[in-house]
Amino acid sequence: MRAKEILNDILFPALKKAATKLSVPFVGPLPPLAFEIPKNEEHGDYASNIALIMASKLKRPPREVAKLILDSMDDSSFIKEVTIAGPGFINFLLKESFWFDQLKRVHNQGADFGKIDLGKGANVQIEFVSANPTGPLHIGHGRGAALGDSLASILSFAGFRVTKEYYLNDVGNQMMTLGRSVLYRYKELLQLPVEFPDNHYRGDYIYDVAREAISRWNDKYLDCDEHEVIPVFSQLAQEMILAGIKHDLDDFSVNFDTWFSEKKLIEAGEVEKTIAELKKKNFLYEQDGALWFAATKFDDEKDRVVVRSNGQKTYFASDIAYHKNKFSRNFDQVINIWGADHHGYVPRVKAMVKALGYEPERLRVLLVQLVSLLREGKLVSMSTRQAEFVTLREVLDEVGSDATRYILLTRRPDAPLEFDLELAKKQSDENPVYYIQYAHARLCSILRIAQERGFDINRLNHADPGLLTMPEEISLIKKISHFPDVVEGSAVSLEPHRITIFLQDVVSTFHRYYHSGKLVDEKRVLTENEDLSRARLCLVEGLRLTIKNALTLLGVSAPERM
RNA sequence: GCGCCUGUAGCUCAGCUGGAUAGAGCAACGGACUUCUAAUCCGUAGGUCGCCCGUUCGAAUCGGGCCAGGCGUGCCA
Repeated sequence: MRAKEILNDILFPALKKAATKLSVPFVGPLPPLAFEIPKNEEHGDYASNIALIMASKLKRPPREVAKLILDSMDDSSFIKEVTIAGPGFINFLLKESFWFDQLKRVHNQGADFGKIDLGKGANVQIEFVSANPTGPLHIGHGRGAALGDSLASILSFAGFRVTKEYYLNDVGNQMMTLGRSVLYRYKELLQLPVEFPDNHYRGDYIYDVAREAISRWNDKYLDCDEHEVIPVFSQLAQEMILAGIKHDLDDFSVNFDTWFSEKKLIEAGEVEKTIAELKKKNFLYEQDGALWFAATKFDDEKDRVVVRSNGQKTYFASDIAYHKNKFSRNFDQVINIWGADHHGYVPRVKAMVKALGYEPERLRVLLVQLVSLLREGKLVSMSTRQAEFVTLREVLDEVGSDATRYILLTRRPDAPLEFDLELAKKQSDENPVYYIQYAHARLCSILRIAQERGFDINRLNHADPGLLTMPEEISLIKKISHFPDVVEGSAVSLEPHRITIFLQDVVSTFHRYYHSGKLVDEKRVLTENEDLSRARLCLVEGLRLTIKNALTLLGVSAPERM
């Protein structure tokens, strides 16, 4: 059992007892219990503010309420001390034996340590990246990729059944523009005079596609009608670009369960069908020759076009069908990760979900703020069409996948992020990620040497953790025991960066502990005392497992040597 | 104009959904390796939590109003 669950079982009955004991009639539900881990260790392992919250309702001073609750509390074999402190906090100090059991739990669970059953098997879909196949991924896509992939890992760890999906916008105007861009480069490479239009894709990768076209078909398409060539070139470009995207994602340790094609959605007639459904529900109307969705009925600020007056369907039309499709696949929760520049799109999608008859809460849209990339202290503008962007590939080659993921995941998604290429490169051996990885390598090193000295490192859970008496050791056990709580918080708030904060904290405590052993022999993990060494190795392995599991959730490797 | 996001140390950012004395990394300065990895550790310095009201036992956190920056505000995607 986790500490919070135990405390809940102790405090809740006491609270009920205290409430009935009071002469002042108290009606209404008891406030939900919350335990916080005090910043100051003198305030115990956990603190509850319940007395402070109840005080005003009961019209009694907080400390008096706290006293009453404390007096109603049953004895517990887990608790060392309960005190009332400050304005009326109830502080709990748990017995060392409890924490020692927690350490054993880490060993017993191994790679599963940190798993919780928050999701209870509910189906969640996360759709992310979904970049148009019109050019390579840039660093902004990388942020969405790292976030989505890590979130998926965290949610699976938290007991959800997760599906990762990439929505492919493989039809529409931009695909024609792509094909035409290739055509211009094709002609150019075949020595025809061309003037490349402004609003087309100028990146070098278009030349690659054009070259491929030449090697496949030579000048066969030179005299063809544009309407004939463009789809062919567009198709080729898409295939090549998509292959590149998949390759980049692969090197970034990001993979998807499903790739969902907009084109197939349309070909299956789902867009038509969904439009018909909304029409039947009277949420669509015609005006100025176009077909409109009455989004304002569902709190959007204006109505939105679904079919343009020229007969073409909008991107939004596909999106309605796509979301309908998502919910028809029985996902309890659908999470969309979008760039913040799409935030204006959220209300209309929520509106459409409501119109389709689904609870809008089942859709959560995560907006990840833009990444501003600095090169030599100067802002690099990001435009796919102008080809002024730094690709994810370049960043991966220069900085590496681990460091890139870690940097992108350390920040809250809704805060803009500054990614300084030179800094990330220059600091590559001072980078925060190495601080974490180094700790893991150190721990592995200790275990390696222990093994050389004859310790059976596979049977460390038979050690006696009771021999661990250094405050740093107790503190480390407590910290790693909190990992499941961190996973929970991270899953509830959909914030992977909490894992990085946790790691930072645990690892710095470990480094300090380790270092104390360099100064005083008795504080080394491997000492003359074999039983003590075994106990410390037990802690070391517990730490290693925790760090490894946490890094895995982030998609960052845990090297055994550095 | 309206909407969303952001504003915390010189810089980059945390701050556990309202708690007790606001933290970390980098940069600066001064120290620590004969030992399980110095990619580490210890110390010094650095703050009007953008500003003003409000809510209450208690606010960086919640609400309102300003100020500043970013993004959005298409029958584009």
